[in-house]
Amino acid sequence: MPSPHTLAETEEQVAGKLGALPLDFEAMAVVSNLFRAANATRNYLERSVLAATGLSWTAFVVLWVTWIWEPIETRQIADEGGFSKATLTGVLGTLEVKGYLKRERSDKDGRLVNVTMTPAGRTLMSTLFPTFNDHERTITSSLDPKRRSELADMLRAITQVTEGQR
Amino acid sequence: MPSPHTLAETEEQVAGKLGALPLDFEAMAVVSNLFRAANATRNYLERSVLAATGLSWTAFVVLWVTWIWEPIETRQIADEGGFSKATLTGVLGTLEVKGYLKRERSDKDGRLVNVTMTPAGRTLMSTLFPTFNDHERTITSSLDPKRRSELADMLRAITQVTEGQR
DNA sequence: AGCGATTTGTTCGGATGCTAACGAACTTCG
DNA sequence: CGAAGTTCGTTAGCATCCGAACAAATCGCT
Repeated sequence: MPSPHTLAETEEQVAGKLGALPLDFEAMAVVSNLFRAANATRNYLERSVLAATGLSWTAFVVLWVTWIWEPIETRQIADEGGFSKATLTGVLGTLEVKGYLKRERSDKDGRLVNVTMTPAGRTLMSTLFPTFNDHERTITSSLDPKRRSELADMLRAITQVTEGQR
Repeated sequence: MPSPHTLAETEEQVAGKLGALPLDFEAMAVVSNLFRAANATRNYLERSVLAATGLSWTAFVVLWVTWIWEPIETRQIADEGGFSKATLTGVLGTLEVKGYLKRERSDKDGRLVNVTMTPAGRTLMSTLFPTFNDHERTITSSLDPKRRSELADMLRAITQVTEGQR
């Protein structure tokens, strides 16, 4: 996502458009860079890790959550992953056909569906996730450990504000 | 995007899955929280600001970039906004029909299309953007000014690493 | 000048993800 | 019990966005 204009140039232009209006440029920069970083990171991970596996981003998240917490109910997967249950239905179908996980109706509650990994799914994740994490490390490599932890904290704070007001 | 499990619980589970493998949990936390924060922020802004206008997120970005830099070539809009030119074609069509901007073939280069705002488009943005910025301020309100600026810097650093390696 | 290579915006087909509506299963409470 | 309400996963319909292929325009090289 290349950007021909620097932030300073953009601010100058905005100031020209809105005159003396009291805008918060710092907040603007945070939000703008948040999306830029998230998109760039997702594209990077999709190309460097996921492309070879044929997994979509969401499919990988589903696989990851299931791998960590199995056996797990589908509604929990949707919660952890942050997408709708309708989306999950489709992705679970795909992953089941590919043989990475399987669904089973719950004995205790006929509405629920429990999801578990297949051996093939576990094999895949046990090699795929370390690779993934290695690239995550690369992504944050320009920040020293202290700043890395601060960054995670601040992102959590933003999530809390925006998720709280729903 | 509620998450029933804390990061610490997740780390514990992952450690159980991968044993003594040297994983970088800090990097994992940064990436995970990056997506969570970006999604939550986008949802928040779509509901609190954009829903009333009937604009999609992408449409708003296109409008904003055009507003700031008009007259502007379409390829520049795609660059600044970070989406494909195929996506841009459709969004530009919608915004042109709604009367917020207009396209004109370039005199100098017959392949290029220049985009300018209509008066209606400028009127919209001159009230919409201050509202938008006000919510951006809310989003970052839990961070003091110094940390806000550090956050923007760190996000920029991440973008640079991930965009550079394409 | 002329012809192949490149660039640009558009079109097309496909993938993805969401909301709303639904049926099935469970819970609540009279 | 049993009827009303709730919760769950699925389905259907819709909007969004992208990559690949394409036509038109321009550029570059001889």
